[in-house]
Amino acid sequence: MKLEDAAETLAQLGNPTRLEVVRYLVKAGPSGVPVGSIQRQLKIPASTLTHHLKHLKGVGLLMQKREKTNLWCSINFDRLHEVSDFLLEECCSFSLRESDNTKTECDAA
Amino acid sequence: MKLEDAAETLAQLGNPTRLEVVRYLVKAGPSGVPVGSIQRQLKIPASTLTHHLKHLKGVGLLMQKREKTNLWCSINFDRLHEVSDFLLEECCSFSLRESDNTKTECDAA
DNA sequence: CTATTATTTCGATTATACTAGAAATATCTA
DNA sequence: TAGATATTTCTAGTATAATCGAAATAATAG
Repeated sequence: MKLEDAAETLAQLGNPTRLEVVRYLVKAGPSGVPVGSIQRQLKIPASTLTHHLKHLKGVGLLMQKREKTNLWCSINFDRLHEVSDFLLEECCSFSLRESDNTKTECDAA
Repeated sequence: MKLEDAAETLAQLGNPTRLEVVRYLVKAGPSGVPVGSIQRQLKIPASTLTHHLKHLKGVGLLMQKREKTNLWCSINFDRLHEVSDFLLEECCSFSLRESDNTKTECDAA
């Protein structure tokens, strides 16, 4: 996962309203829930919710599927794992080295 | 971890410049690196870097320790794990239920 | 087709974030 | 103390994000 994509995804997760939606969808599981359910349960104005869903969809965290009048929303668990993994990637490989090192900075890595 | 804290932390991670710093610090490992090294290596203006470091410190992702003229920065790995865990929490417990359920929404969970 | 419910677009307001230069401060060395 | 290096504060311009009501559109049922 590219840094820019990870940052963008994290930024979207970084909004309290959106994170609440994400948590709700995670709890809902793979089958998902309709937009209207999210709206009523979390008491988010419809337009605000649509706005946020668009963002989540934009970074691939949200999947949608229409069934009759309802639009079912579910979390893309793979995507969620990807971004979570990015954060801890290379946690255990400390191989940092500077080219412009001066005496005091060299023992960083 | 409270949702608001997680959101705030994710928001801080959601900036490309900050995420780059975080990645750099993760690679640097527990011993960390001085502010100036980050600045030169990632080519971030000093004032901008200070600004971002303050944010990272504000959400507990960054630890700092002075040694002579250098201020050494290191990642708080525990905090990073906490936020990463938050994202996947309850991934496997699908127990969602609505009080205002109508006929079509009930089979969500 | 009409009514009903579900969801989205539009538009405007308000708030917050990003950026970085210049000046100030802090910490050390000689 | 003077000089050098490291880091921060101040400040301000610019950009992007959050919010939500009202109106518009979509999808279905009767």
